[in-house]
Amino acid sequence: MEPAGRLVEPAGRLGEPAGRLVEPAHFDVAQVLAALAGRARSGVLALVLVPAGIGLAAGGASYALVGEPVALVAELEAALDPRWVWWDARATLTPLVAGGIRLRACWDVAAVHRLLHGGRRGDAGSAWAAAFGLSEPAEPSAVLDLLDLASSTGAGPVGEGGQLSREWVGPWAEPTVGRAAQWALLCLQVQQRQQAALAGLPDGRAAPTGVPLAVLTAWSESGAALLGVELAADGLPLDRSALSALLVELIGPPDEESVARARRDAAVMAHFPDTRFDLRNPLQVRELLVGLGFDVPDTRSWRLEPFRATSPAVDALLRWRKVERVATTYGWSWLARHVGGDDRLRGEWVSADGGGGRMTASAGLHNLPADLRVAVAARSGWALVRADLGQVEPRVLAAISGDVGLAEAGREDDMYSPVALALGVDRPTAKVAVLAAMYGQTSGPAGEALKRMDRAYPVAMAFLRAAEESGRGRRDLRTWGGRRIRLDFEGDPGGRGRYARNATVQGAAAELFKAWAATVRAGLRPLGGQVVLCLHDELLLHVPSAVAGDAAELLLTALEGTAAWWCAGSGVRFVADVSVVQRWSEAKP
DNA sequence: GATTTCACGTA
DNA sequence: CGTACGTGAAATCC
Repeated sequence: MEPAGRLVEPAGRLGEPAGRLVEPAHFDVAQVLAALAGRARSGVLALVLVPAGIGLAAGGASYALVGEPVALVAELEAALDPRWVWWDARATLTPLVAGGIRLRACWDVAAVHRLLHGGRRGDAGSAWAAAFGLSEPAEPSAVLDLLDLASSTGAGPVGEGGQLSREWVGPWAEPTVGRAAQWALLCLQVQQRQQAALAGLPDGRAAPTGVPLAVLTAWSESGAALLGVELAADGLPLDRSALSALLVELIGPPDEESVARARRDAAVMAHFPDTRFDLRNPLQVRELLVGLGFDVPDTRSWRLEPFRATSPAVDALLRWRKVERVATTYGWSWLARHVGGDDRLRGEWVSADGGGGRMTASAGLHNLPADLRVAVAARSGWALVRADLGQVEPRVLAAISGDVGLAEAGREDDMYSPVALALGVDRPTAKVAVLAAMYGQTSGPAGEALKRMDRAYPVAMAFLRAAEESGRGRRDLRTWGGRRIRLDFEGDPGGRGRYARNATVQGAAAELFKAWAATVRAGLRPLGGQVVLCLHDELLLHVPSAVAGDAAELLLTALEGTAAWWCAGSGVRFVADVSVVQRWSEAKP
């Protein structure tokens, strides 16, 4: 074997997109560890996986390691404990998580790219272009097309105009470890530019920790991307027999579904003798209701709700709708598709979606009907530990707007009580007024209370109005943590204004939540537990029963620790309700 | 066959 | 005329 001790420096200096990169020599783990000793320990280390090994980059040098990727990464994690830098968590981390690896920290270039620039795209070409101030390239295609060939120079990864070569990075590219090493170096260049851009953003906190808030946000957004891959792999533990029993009761056994469906339909049709219509056709249902004297514009349940007390037919229809929802969306086929043989419900996770940057999940993980929560259960010898943030959005508003009065209310366990006092209204009215302000409601019963909000909390209200004006005027916003909210889309100004008003608060709340979740994930490792569900303001943990108390404690200390850097000096307190249960349904709603 | 509308579940 | 999301059935548009 050739002595492979020479570190290969890129021909182009870091930060220059058009540099020609030299194919690196191959290294072994010991050589890499020796080279990185002191430099990459708890520092950043870029990683690209290929079937034959891994590519690494740190400090301007790249390394190509041949071997089993899972074993190589595990060894490096143990020795260096780095912050892994990768293009995209799902692509890079999924095989590692499947191999049983749990990494401590990462920098997800795709997640940070969306944080900095907004939009949905997170592909390497888009992140690269944004990092170097180039125009956004066309979307990558699944098959090699003329555009890909045109962008290729045949030589290296950086093509004409400084853009990443589509041919070079595409799925058809030859996945050698040499290429992986070069691609890792490009990834590292993007990471460095992203970090510099984040550090340049305004930081609204009164007492910074030394690391800019936007960089901390990048860490926790990356942590959420990492957690999303683990959530997809681990799944939500279910009690299959409890779920089956519930489904049999509601929609009948799997081999008699059509019988049960006909029976349900007949129960409603009996209220409409001598009438032929399709229960599942809203237009026909509306016609029928109009015929009965209910002049409704549509047949949504909240609109029909007022009539169910006086009309048995409406009542039957609404009850039918509820069961029909379970039958169509959460029935036997849903169970077969999304629940594994290990009784885990699995879906795909997106760590920051939409304008608000909330986490989203498929497979019904985020809209499981409350009736089915009894089937979400810890396995024997384990417990579920549930925590939800109390009044998180008004507290976030108090913190990010800098409204001293509202922040003072945010010191209380129940912040609506002092708000009610300040407004001179009862608590339910105060709650409606605060929510109406954040969501952009302008009319209705909250109208008078909103005027009082203006007098009592002028800074918070001005903050919300400024966000609304930005939305109306199509001026992009940034959340507290630095997430860009794009407001350049079409639509009526009023709608865009409400969207912007809400996105600043909801987006900041999502950032706080993810920072909390990432901290809890880290603290959970020595306890041997897992985060199994993230639900906007709620965390569900699955832990060995013996450490359930420790996990409950962790949820609270992690929240305190997170709030301390997230809104230092604001005086706002964040509170969580924590309970240890066997079934999700046992936790109070 | 792909896209839109209606409806409803969660926060 | 409060916001966000995912999902499915039917209607609608090619």
